Amino acid sequence: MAETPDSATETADSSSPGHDCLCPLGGVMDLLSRRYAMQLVCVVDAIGPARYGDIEATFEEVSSSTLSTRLEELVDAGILSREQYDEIPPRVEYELTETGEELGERLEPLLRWAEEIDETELATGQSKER
Amino acid sequence: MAETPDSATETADSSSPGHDCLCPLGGVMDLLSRRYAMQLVCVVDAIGPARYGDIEATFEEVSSSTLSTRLEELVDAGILSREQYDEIPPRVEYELTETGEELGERLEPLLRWAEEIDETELATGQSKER
DNA sequence: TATTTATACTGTCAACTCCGAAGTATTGGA
DNA sequence: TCCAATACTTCGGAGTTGACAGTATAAATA
Repeated sequence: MAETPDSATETADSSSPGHDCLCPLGGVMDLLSRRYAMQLVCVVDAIGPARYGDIEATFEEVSSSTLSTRLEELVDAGILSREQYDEIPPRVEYELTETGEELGERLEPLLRWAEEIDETELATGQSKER
Repeated sequence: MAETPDSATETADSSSPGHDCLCPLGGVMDLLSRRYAMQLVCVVDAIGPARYGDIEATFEEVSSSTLSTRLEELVDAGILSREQYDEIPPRVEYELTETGEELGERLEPLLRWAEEIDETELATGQSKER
């Protein structure tokens, strides 16, 4: 990181979009940039095969509609799997796919760090709410 | 990961409200959950002390108003520093703070992985645009 | 002198996306 | 008949984003 910035006349990058810049603007990151998405992956990772109600209970702050949307997106993206049992009352279980577990591994350090930061920030009194 | 959740019995360190769940819903993650935020941290990490124009050029997709907002948020959060030189034409340089670099370290694996995933997804033809 | 250029934004407004409260469907039990 | 339980939808308002235009400054240019 922190490459020499004087590369105004830098070596022929604009010719090809074969950017070595690791900043994907496309699919997965856009998905994960939505509210609660990363945390959602994280809880499913934590509590394993989880029913809708379990997840909802864990995320008191999130409305069911938003939760529903996020779950669907994550399933569509191949990060979560959804297993439906035809019972009454209905039962549905969400679980990480293999891809989802890969993601979880990358997410965990980030979330842990964030938790830490939030605590120290709260301690020093700096608050910035959304 | 998928730790056994019974790690609650560990060292009883935090007197804080219970949750050993590593899914912070507060400040930093909320900030990073906004569109382009993570990628923004990433480019500043990549190109070092960066001027507004440089960043804007890198993110063609982002409007200047949004970029401006994100930068401000990240500066307020202590992730980026902003150095203003009183020259004409004006010059402003953004750089990662120490905290920002910590974040960058956690972000890099995620973004790399995302890039990879997007490529294979594109290859298999599954698309989900925002 | 007047105009252009360069930079880093800010303002405005319309479009888009997100969010939460309340409602839906199903069937067994009181 | 009414209620409970589960996993969602629906709807209208709130919040976010983007396109475009404008601001400030002084040196360079016509």
